[in-house]
Amino acid sequence: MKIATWNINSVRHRIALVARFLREKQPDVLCLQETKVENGLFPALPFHKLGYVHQAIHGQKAYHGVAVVSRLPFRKTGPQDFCREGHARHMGVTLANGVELHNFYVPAGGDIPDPGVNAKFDHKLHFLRAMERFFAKRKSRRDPVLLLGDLNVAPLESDVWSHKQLLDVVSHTPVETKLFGEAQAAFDWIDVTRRFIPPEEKIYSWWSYRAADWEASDRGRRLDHVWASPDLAGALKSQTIFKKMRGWQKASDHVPVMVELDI
DNA sequence: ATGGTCGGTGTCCGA
Repeated sequence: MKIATWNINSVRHRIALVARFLREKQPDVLCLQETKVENGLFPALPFHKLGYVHQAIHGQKAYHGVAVVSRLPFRKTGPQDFCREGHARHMGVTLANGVELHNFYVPAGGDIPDPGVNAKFDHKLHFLRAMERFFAKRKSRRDPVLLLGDLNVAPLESDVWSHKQLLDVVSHTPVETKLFGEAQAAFDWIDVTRRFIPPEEKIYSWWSYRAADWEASDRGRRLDHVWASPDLAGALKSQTIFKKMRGWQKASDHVPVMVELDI
């Protein structure tokens, strides 16, 4: 089974790109973030035509929005949403094979890393704590669970182009990486990318639109993650971050991350 | 040191 996550930055604007990705890489399930579309206007048909007939969408007008499109049927959809502010930032589904997926779009958090003066940063910290609590509460249940999405935190030094220069930049500040680590520990989540790539090795999933040449400067961050519950450890076969797709015409600033499981 | 670019409820907001 192959499951991918991608912050697509408008699913309508990038529908041709996502179709190409699905045709070339053939994931069974794709979790999208930043769809930027309300449910009634979600482009269901192109996904349907490509075989992704099972769709769990949770969007809103213009901002945020998550969706799960799948070739495998759902046993259940929901729960939905963690967000204090009522944004569409989470969608849960359980696949027919029993694997539970949680698709997340964690708030970016604005520019100033001070919750006292920046409400968006305060919201981000609150959201990370809520994620921790949600899974800590059900730690005794040992079913196969995957948490995927744009978590908007680059936790390790090797997840950013310059650890020193980003210590006071939202996404890599100590308060965020600490909460991120606590959320990860609360459910004994496995960081699937780092299961396959050693922590010394730099790897990114996002490159800013503002760079004159994203590839030459390579000032990236690893903001997109796949976490697996401990009982899935033996089933993990591979992970891929599709860096090349950052160079496609009309690219998103994020590239997809895909994991392969033997289930 | 600064400002750089995207997409959408477009002449601002959020990223």
